[in-house]
Amino acid sequence: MDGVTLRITEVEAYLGEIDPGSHAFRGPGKRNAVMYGPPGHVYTYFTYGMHVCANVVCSPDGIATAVLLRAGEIVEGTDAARRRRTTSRTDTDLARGPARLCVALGITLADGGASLDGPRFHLELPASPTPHATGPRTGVSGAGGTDQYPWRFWIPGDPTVSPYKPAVAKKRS
DNA sequence: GTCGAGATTATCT
DNA sequence: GATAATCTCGACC
Repeated sequence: MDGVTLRITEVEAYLGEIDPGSHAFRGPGKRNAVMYGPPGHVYTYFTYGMHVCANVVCSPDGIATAVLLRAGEIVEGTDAARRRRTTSRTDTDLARGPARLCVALGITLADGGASLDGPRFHLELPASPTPHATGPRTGVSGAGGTDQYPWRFWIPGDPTVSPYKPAVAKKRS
């Protein structure tokens, strides 16, 4: 991915079939097939007609759980990231938000199913546990999705963590 | 600085 | 045909 290195600062958990906010809640489909696959792979999906989001599959084959990468900080390769994210003025804006994160890293639907241990992606875990906070999920419009489960994890005080409101009133024209 | 509404398409019912 | 795990832009304070 053009040598871009990202430090993940915010994630969100999705527990597949028991999670009303998950794409896998209603069962396997073409879109979420990767989530049912082996762990350590990238699950990408297209949403709102214009945005791509990335998850990391973390359950064994046959179980659909994943972690949505919500925000991160570009620590290397800001050049390439900024080129892709022309609307961002600051470095902290480059990966502040799920869709932005994907654009900054150059992740597209074509990357769905890719391994995190392959040539395209490489996941590195910190040597020691990272201090983090937990809270309700944001932006999920599924039934009771926002305040039912504290499945959002982020690094307190980090400038790249999503500042968005807990729930947006969904409307359509 | 905060607040509100529109954009746009893959996937599912 | 309806929905969606969001972002950006414009208006206002």
